[in-house]
Amino acid sequence: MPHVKCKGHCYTCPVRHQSIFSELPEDTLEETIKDFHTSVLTYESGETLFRQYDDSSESAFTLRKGLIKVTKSLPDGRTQIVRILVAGDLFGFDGFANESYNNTAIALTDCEVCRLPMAELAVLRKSMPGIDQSMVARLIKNVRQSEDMLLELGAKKASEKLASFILRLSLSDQNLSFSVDSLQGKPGSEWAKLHLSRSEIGSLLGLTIETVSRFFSDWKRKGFIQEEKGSIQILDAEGLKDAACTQGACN
Amino acid sequence: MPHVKCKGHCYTCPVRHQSIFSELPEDTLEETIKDFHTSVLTYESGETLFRQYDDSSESAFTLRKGLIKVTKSLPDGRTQIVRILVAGDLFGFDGFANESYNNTAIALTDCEVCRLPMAELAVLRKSMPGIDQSMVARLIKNVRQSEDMLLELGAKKASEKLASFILRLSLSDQNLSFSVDSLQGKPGSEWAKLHLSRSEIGSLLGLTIETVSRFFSDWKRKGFIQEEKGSIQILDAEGLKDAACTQGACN
DNA sequence: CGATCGTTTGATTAAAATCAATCTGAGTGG
DNA sequence: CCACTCAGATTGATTTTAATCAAACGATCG
Repeated sequence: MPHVKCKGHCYTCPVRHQSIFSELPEDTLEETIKDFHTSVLTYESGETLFRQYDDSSESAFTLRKGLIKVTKSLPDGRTQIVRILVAGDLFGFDGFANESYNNTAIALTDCEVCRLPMAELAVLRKSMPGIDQSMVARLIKNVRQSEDMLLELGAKKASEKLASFILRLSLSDQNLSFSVDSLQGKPGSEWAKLHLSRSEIGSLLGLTIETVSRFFSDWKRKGFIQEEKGSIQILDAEGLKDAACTQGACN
Repeated sequence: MPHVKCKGHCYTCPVRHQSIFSELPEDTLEETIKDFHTSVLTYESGETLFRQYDDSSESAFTLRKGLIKVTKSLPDGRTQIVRILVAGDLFGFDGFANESYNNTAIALTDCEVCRLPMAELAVLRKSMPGIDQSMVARLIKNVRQSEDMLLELGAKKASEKLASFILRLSLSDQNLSFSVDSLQGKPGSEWAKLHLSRSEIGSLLGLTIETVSRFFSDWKRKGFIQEEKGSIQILDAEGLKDAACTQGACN
């Protein structure tokens, strides 16, 4: 059950400058939304914010704190994680094109989100041109990320998927990290310690828990990686690449 | 080699009303772009419009006629088709966020595109608010489609991927079709007869030609589908689903 | 007619899923 | 504090799935 914390205020918003509203003059924005039905909601780790199909998409959300996984599932339960949301991300805006959510959002950590009715977001988009512009920028990044992921899922072998994944996380300035250096210090990141289970890693890469576990165990034995309290460190990136990837497949 | 046909004019554009410029008042648009460096280019089937990485993304394109596949590849040549473009689609706009193209665009049929320098599209976006709005709408649709595809690639078995694929095409009003009913009659669709080779279907679904061929042969023998001059018809959708899909996986 | 390209089909191998035990560690309650 | 439980994770054995290797087929083209 989400807990309503309060009505949201832009000037106190921790992720204001990472959101799609970042470019807008603060006073104008605050003035415009003063009669809007925004609210700040909190969810506990594991809670579902909305589900594909069965909810009608009447609200969009901005993530203030925490991490959220966005998934899609087949009727028999097989699930694919399609994206992981970090502070500042806008999500649940399917309502623009379709009445129901196209995916499911589940809190990976305790979360705080700002909810905004779709209709009111639509008004904002009309009245403040900058919003569409930042949405375009974000959506393009989104599309690019999805395309990259399609290549991961469609063209790579299990070991390559896994190696790319942990390498990407360990580098990543703009991406997620197990140890989340990239998020450290940024507003809204206090609760953002990413910890994915084997099952979630599998669900992200289209693999089973066993396959994930086997490769990780193997790489630990070989000294390429190490893991402590759920956080993976890469000890020998070159060795890992040599062992897991055909030339260039993991860069 | 692309052939420059002429400078583009919006009022003669066959896909004007399917493009991101559809909502704009015609005269204003034409007036605004009159000094722009638009040009209409033609490409033959098989030609590459741009390649991931090695081109700097200085132009965006609108597809006027024909079909284009957008792909991503690994260094060793393994290739994933990430999207198929139809008349009216805007593409190659990676320049907004990044200097180089994130993917490769290859003509599936003879094509006609309208090329617009990124810098000028940026001007348009600033001066005509509606453009960002239609871009948002399209990009959302794009994201949704990519998410769907991630589920296909990450969670489904070969037979399910293939069955979903041909079922989707055969229904599809808004999607692509082998026989392309959905496009028939729409402006710009004259050259839009989709014919994908086994290898391209494989590259779209993350399978090999042999696997594609085997399932299709099997389904022909069983009378679920038939194929004539490259166009697949579904004879028994229920039978196909029963044979190829776990409950609900192919709807 | 031979050459070529895409497809089909078969045989074999490799990869990953599945099935089945165990193991581990973090709570829980006696 | 010590069993006990439970959810993940690991490991092994086995099966299934799809890739790979290999050959042949069929249409099209110069």
